[in-house]
Amino acid sequence: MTAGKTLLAIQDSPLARKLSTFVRLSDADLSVMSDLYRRRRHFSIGVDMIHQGQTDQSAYVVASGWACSYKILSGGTRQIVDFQIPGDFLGLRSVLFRTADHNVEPITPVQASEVKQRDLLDAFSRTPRLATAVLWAASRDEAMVVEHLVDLGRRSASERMAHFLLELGARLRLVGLADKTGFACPLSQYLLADALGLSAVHVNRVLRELREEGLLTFQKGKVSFDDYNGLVEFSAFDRTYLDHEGPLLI
Amino acid sequence: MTAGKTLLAIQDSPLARKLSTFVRLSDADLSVMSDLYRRRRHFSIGVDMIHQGQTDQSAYVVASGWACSYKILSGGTRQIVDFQIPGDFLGLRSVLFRTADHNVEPITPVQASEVKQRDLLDAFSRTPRLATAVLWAASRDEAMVVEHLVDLGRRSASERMAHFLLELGARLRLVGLADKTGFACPLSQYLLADALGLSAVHVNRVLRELREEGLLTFQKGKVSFDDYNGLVEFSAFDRTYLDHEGPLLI
DNA sequence: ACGTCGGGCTGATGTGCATCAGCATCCATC
DNA sequence: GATGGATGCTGATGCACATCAGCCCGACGT
Repeated sequence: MTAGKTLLAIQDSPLARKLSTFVRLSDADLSVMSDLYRRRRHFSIGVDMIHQGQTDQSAYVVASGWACSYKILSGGTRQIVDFQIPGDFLGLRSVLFRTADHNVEPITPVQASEVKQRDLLDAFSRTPRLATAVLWAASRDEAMVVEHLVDLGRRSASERMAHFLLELGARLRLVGLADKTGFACPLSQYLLADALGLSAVHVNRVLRELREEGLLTFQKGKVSFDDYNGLVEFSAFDRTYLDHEGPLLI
Repeated sequence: MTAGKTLLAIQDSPLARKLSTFVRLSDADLSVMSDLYRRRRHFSIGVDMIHQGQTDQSAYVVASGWACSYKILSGGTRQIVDFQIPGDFLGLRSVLFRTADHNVEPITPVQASEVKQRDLLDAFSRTPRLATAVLWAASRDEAMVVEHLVDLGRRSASERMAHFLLELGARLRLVGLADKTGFACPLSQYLLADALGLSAVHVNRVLRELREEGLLTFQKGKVSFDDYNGLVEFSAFDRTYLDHEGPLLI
């Protein structure tokens, strides 16, 4: 493969696609990014990618597949904090702390690039622009966690569900895995329950309600937005924290 | 004031105290930090420091007083995402995004240093060590938001309350505003309700329960941990994400 | 062909919390 | 001393969830 072709391939990666909505990336930035993609790893369903309490973890950039980060509670229940889709970082926090404070587990088979602390800091010093872009991506992740927190704190079960699936759809669109009509979704109702702080039984009922209201259909691994505008209004979804109307040219 | 005295003063600031638990700061780092402290501002109760939807906001470092960041929902309710105490950053996300995605409001009168986007990026390029420290602080904030999310998703009202007050106590200890027996706390039961996703009525009952169990007392603006170990066990509080047993020497 | 296991789905029952209503106390202000 | 607003506190009632129990279906293994 020639250098030119490599750049093209990188440019097409989910991460580059996502960062490009924020910063216009130069060829130099892209070539530094391609270094981060060297160590490709594969993870199977059920094998933790990151394990709570372990030290010296790496971070990863997801190339394909879905994962979820979660915390286990004493009662045996768990709370899923976020789902990671292609283009997302994962475990960024566990490289800054001595020990990982959460688990990450693949939901589907996952291809991801391992990023060691040293790689990351080196890349930052070589192109500060990339550093800013990554900081932006981390802030965006935090904004999503905050929105998720609001879901759990102050929204009803059906508002939560609608808001959550809309957000997921918007994230997937940024990396070309969804359109306004819906997206393919490998999440079971149990996973949704652990993410939304509900019981699996109630998730089922809420999905039925939303379907009967003609708002959205989630069946056979496919989410369909039957009434997108209705959903946005119902859940008071405001996507300004996800996209920023074209790249900022720092 | 001489340069030496200035450094001493900075070294004693809540922010420096907090960052020092992570990175050993050199005199150079401290002097760059002192530049960030130039623009001191005062905020009164009830006047927003940061307002959702507004553009070109600054970030702040709290010197004294308490603030809270929150989101307003369509129903008129609100969800408090986090409280800011001395030494905390505030609005870091709103300098990276075009528009602020949340509000920040003082709870007590607040003294804070304004940090413009340019100041921050300049400081980072001058001492990468400080940049890492700030990135660490931001990650720690995110870890707290995650823990808060778990509170709302999977813990009962009284576990939430206990966990939340323990965390607040641990944070305040890092900046010398609390000890193991308790701390002065300006939060009303309404504020606690908005933070914990409960009604003010229920907050009152939960506090009574905890008091009657002999676990903690919150009265007249003072939180007392009557049985610290009991509380830790009851709420499964794990503080590893807050302190890291001595500074890392990157 | 047979179990079995994960996932979706449903009804009956229980409960943790919200909501509503009202009272008491402490301030600040006139 | 009167007045009104913020805050703490309490009882009664209702509802949005959880929990328990069970059935159905398709994908798998032996």
